[in-house]
Amino acid sequence: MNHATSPTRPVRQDNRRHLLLDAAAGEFRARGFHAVTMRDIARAAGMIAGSIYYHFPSKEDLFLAVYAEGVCRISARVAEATAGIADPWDRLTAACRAHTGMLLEESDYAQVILRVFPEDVPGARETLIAMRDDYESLFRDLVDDLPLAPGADRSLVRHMLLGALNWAKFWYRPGKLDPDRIADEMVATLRNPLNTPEVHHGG
Amino acid sequence: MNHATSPTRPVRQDNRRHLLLDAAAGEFRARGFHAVTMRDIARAAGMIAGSIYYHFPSKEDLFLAVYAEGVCRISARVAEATAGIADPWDRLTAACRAHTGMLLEESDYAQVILRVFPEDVPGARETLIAMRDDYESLFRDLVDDLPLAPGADRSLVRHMLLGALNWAKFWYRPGKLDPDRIADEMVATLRNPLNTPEVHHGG
DNA sequence: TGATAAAACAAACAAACGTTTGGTTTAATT
DNA sequence: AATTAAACCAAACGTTTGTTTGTTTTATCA
Repeated sequence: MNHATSPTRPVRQDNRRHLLLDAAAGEFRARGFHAVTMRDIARAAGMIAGSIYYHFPSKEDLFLAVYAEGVCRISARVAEATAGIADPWDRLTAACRAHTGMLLEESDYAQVILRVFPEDVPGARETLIAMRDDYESLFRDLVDDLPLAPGADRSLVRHMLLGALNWAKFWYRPGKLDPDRIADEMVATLRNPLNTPEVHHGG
Repeated sequence: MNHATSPTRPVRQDNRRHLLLDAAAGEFRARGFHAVTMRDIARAAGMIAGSIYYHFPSKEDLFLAVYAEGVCRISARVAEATAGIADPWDRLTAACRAHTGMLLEESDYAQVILRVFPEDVPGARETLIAMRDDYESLFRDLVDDLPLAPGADRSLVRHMLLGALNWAKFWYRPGKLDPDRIADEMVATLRNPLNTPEVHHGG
């Protein structure tokens, strides 16, 4: 259990909770929720299975903590990437760069979001969905700010963009097209028509 | 084990192999590979866990059969949908309609392809990937036939389109935007620019 | 330094897992 | 009707699962 800091005695400095969370993120990212055992996680953290239960009351709670951290980190990264950028298309592009960077390379925590479906964790399904929706609302705002043709389905544009980016998980290979360029090209493809020569926009 | 038809005695007519496969497809589609037990599948098929092993030597082999059937069915459906259509954009649209229709509504078998990652089934990983790639090659041909601007990255266009369509699994709701319209809108969005009024193409 | 609680270990628990074994039913062939 | 093998059941196998229990270590503070 994650003991709350009592008034008399604080948490210890050599606490391995972070190490444990990192190990869990790595395992869940690599093999999903059900294929990973508590013993796998413990081994990756250099501990023993039972010790995990001092920090988390169950496997589902441990996973929930990893997922929450993933959503938190990618949200912060996207918010930071768009800060100070005024042009709507440039803002969206920056957000997509941060998004793909985290999901394809930078963060085990964020990649868990793509690897594990909320349905895989019945006891936390609604919470996980709410977190993911919360994150995606960042992109709702970004797409809403775009100067599109009247009547354009912005909801569909958002789903299309996020789907295209997220799916890169299945074909992205390090050393080839990097996350930044993937984001750039996807946004550009949405912005420009495919069947006429490309129009360059000011950057 | 799936006994080969011996020269002296054929398979029986009341064979429940198909029923078993259907049940497995339903279970795997709903809850993935690891969360589904042989007892779950057996119950859904009205039999007992051990009986499955008369038809399939292992859980992985059973899954492989389901996955293969899924790829086979969706491939056939896409091929049938594009047959007789000459215009490249119309051909692609028809293929995407068939694709989304199968993956969002029509076939448990096909939906297993989106629900289970090849990595979830270590013993069949390469085979599953090869099957999926084989299917996607249909779309490689379709995109290659499009009249695009010179220098367009057709590989990226294909990945973008399939990603956008496949991701609809996570936001599609029956009764709202139907699979056909999802396919239509996605292809149209790729074809037309978002930041100018839509241009209608002959159809 | 000795007391205290945080943190981790060691070992087991019941339940569930994929699979195996041996026997029974049943449809088809002769 | 007798025979044969396909098809399935019933029951258990050994292992692994998430979790619990009791004990030991260790950092911190009086």
